[in-house]
Amino acid sequence: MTDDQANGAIVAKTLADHAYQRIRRDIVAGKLAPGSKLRLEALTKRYDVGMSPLREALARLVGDALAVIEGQRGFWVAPLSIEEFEDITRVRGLIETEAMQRSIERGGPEWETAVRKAYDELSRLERKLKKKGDESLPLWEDANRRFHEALVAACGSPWLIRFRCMLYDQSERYRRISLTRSAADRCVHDEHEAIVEAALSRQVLKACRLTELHLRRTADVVREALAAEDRKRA
Amino acid sequence: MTDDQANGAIVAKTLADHAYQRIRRDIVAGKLAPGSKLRLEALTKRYDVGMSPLREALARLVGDALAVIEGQRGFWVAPLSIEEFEDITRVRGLIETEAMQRSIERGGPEWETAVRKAYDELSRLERKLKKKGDESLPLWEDANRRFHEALVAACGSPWLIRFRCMLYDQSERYRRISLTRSAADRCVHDEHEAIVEAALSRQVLKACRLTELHLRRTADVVREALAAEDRKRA
DNA sequence: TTAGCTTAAATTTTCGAAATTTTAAAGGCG
DNA sequence: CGCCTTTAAAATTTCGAAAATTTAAGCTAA
Repeated sequence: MTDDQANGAIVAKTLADHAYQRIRRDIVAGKLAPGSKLRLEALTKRYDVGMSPLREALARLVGDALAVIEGQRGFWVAPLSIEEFEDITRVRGLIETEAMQRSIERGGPEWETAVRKAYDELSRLERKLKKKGDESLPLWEDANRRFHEALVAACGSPWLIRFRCMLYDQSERYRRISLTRSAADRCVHDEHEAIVEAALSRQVLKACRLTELHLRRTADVVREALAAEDRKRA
Repeated sequence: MTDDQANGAIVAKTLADHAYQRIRRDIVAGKLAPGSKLRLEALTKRYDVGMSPLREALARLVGDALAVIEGQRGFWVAPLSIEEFEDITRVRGLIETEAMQRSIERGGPEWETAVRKAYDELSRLERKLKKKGDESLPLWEDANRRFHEALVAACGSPWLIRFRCMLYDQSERYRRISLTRSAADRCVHDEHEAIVEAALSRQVLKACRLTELHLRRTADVVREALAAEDRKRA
């Protein structure tokens, strides 16, 4: 479970693995539209694999709740909805804070080092993002993920980590379709800094509160963007 | 999500679906030994399906954390360990109590009715189990699952329900290998009764405490059985 | 003996096409 | 005109075997 997803090898040894990782990335990034049909023949061409490994990859994604399957009718990209986003956010608060608490209580010096390192890397990319612009957004996304992973890495619970990762992926889908970059524009850096400080000084309650606040703030932005989209469509 | 597992159709429309459900049941029930290799050719015969639907079914199980895959080396039944069991139990406590709380706060009359019905059915099967013996154990397992599902069904959070279901399945694996029937022998009925009473009288805290106690008691029995097994092996 | 190498067997993985089912279109009728 | 049935096209699902990889066995040499 050292990978950034709940299961699956770090390096793809089979075509099915490879397809799984690529399709997964594309769903999370929103390149495959939420709710859209996954036509098998089209995908075999797009990802350059045969039917068998493709279906295997999609079946794994069903288990990850990133795709849905209906017998004899095929696969779809898992749809998004405001209601589900609210649910994800609430449950994520529960999981993240529990993991954060345990991580703070159990984390040793290696944990501290890793958190600082992830934070520094994230800060570096935020400065870069300000200068260069959106082209380095994927790198920021990656660093942001690693930063939040590092914070809870010492919680000692593979199942908390697994659930947290699933919810993070789901949240990222909403973030990515509702805002291309405003996430980084926000005072997100300050929020991260505050969390790091609280965590490293072992202030459990403060770190958890700040984490919840961080989630709520992000949720607010997404919610607003989703609502705006709805208004535009009507 | 009306099914008893997180994803997948209620009725199997394809061979892959069918194989998925059957293999899943066998893993949860311990008929496929934890950690054992899943040889594809053997499985195609045992479940009477071809390679393609079989691999698809196994891929789904990987997503459910009931099987693991290693590139070019195949599939295994997910292994069990005492450490993981402790982890599952702790996280399950977190999820179950959160779901229980919300369910009590939001549950309407239909919820109450469903809980009572599930409880009555479970009680009926417990009496039957005392008389007839182990042959009706699978039925009891089923009723027990439905009972605990009914309790949290009104929580209003698909994701909580999904996670809860995953952890319940995982726990069941441990229960089933470590005790064939002592679970029902225990004063488990009284514990269930107490939970139902607390839940239906909307005593959130009490219901949660009792749920945690219930989990802890079950965990104690499993832990002891696992330890005994270890001693015997050494 | 044991470690390393070679070869054979077993197993997993993948392909390409046939079989099945769903979806869309066309035709007929009240 | 709308609705039901029939027919054709499209898409999914499954099979059977070839290709690739791992595992086990046999053999040689230090």
